[in-house]
Amino acid sequence: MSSDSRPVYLRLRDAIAAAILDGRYRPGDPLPSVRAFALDQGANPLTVAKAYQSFQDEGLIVVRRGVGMFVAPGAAERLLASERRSFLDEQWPRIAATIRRLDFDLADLIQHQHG
Amino acid sequence: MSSDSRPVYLRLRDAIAAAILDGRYRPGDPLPSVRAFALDQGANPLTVAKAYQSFQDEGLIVVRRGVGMFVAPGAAERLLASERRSFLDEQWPRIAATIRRLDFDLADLIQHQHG
Amino acid sequence: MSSDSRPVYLRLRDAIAAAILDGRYRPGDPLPSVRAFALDQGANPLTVAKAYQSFQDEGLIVVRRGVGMFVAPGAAERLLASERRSFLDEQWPRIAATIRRLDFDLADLIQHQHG
Amino acid sequence: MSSDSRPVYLRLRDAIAAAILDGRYRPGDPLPSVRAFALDQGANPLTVAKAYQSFQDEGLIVVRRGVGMFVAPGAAERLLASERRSFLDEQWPRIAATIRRLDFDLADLIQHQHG
DNA sequence: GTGGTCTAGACCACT
DNA sequence: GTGGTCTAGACCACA
Repeated sequence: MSSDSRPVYLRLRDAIAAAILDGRYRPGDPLPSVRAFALDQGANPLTVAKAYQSFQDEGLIVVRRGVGMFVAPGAAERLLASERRSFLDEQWPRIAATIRRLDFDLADLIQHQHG
Repeated sequence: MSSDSRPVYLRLRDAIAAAILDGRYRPGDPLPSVRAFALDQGANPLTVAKAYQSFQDEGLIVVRRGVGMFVAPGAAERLLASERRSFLDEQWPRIAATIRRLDFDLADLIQHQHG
Repeated sequence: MSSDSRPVYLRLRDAIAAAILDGRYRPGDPLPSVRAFALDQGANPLTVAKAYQSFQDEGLIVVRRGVGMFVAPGAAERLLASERRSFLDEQWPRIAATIRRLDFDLADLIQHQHG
Repeated sequence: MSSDSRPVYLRLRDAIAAAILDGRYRPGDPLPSVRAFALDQGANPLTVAKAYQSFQDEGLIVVRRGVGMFVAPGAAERLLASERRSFLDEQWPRIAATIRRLDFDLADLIQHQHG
C-alpha cells in the first residue's frame, strides 16, 4: 500500500534518477522516448512526460527537438548534490524524529538494513 | 510544506497518538468530544471524527454511545507496537535504499537529526 | 463491538423481558424502581425509564402511581406471543437469507450456538 | 423499516459485497466510479466513497490513483470467509439465544424458511 | 476523467 | 450533551 500510494510519476522519476546516478545513463546518452518508456513501464505517456519534465526543469536533461532527450553534462553530480540536500533538509528531520519517538537505534537500523 | 500537505485528519491522528504514547491520555480517560476538539483545532467535526475513527477501527479507543470516547486498555502498548512494525515494514526499506543511493553515512545523518 | 453497539435501553429491555419469560418476575410482582435498577445496572435512570416505558406501552407492566411498577396479568404469554411473531416476521427472513448466502448448514450453526 | 434504518453506506457496501460474492464483479474488474455509482444510487459521492473505503481497508479492492478502483485477487474468497466468521462470532450467538428463548426449533425454522 | 480531502450545515438516536 | 450519518458543493493531485 505504501509503495502503491506514491504517485506513478515520482516512481518513474526515481527510476530515471537511479539510472543517472548509477552511470547507466551518462552525459550525452539519449533517454528512451516518452512513448517507448511509457510502453516499457505500462504507464500513460503523459505520466512519463511529467517525470521527464521535472528533470528538464532542473536542467539535468536537455531536449533536442525532433531528435530526442539527452542526459546533460554534469547531471549525475548535480543530481546527487540536490538530492542529498533535499533529503537532509526535508525528509530526514521527520524521519529522525520518528526513529526517536519509536525508540529505534539509528546505527542498528543502518547496519542491519532490515529490508 | 511537507507537513502542510499532509491531510488534516492524519495530523490530528498523530497528535492524539502522541498524547496516548506520552501517557497524557491514559486508559479509561475520556477524549475531547468531537465537537470540542474540532473547535479547538479549527477543524470541521467530520474531519475530527475521521481521525477518531481510525483509532476505533484498531480498538484503541472505545465509544460509549451518547457519552463519549475513551482510551482503551493497553492502547499505548498496542499503538507503539503497531507503529514500530509499520515503520520497519513499510517506511524503513525505502528510506534505507535512499540512504544507500545517496551515499550517506551514519555521521552525516547524526549531524542532521537535530534539524 | 456488536454487543456494544446495541443501545443500552434495548439491552435492559431484553434483560427484563427474559426475566418475565423465565417466570422470575410473575404477574403482580413489583419491578425494581427506576433508580434502583439504574444503580444496579450502572446505567442512567433515564435509560432505564426508556426501557420500562416500552413495556408500559404494550401493557405488560402497570404503574401504580406513588407505589411502583408491577407485572401485568398475562404478561409472559403476551410477551412470548408478540416476540415470536415479530421474530418470524421481521428478523428471521433476513437471517435466513444471510444463512443461505453464506452457505451455512444446520450443523455449522448448531456447533456455534453455544458461544 | 429495519432495512430503511440501516445506514446508506452499509447498504451500498452490501450491494457491492453481493456482486463480488456472486461473481458479477471479478478480480481485476473495475468498480463503478464513485461519482457514477452515487448518481446511479441517488446518493452522495462521499457516502459511496465511505462504502468503498471499507473494502479498501480490507484489501478487497485496490485503488489505481487517477484511474479507478478494481476488485482485488481473491476478493470473493476472502469476503466469504470474513463474513462467515463475523456472522458466527458476532451475530449468531445472540440469534441462537433468541431462538432458544422464544422456544423455536432451529431445524424447523431452517427447513421451512418462513420467508 | 479518477479518487481524496475538507467545509458548512443538517438530522438522528442515544444517555 | 454525545457520536453517527448524510448532503451539497468545493478544491486538490493524479493519470
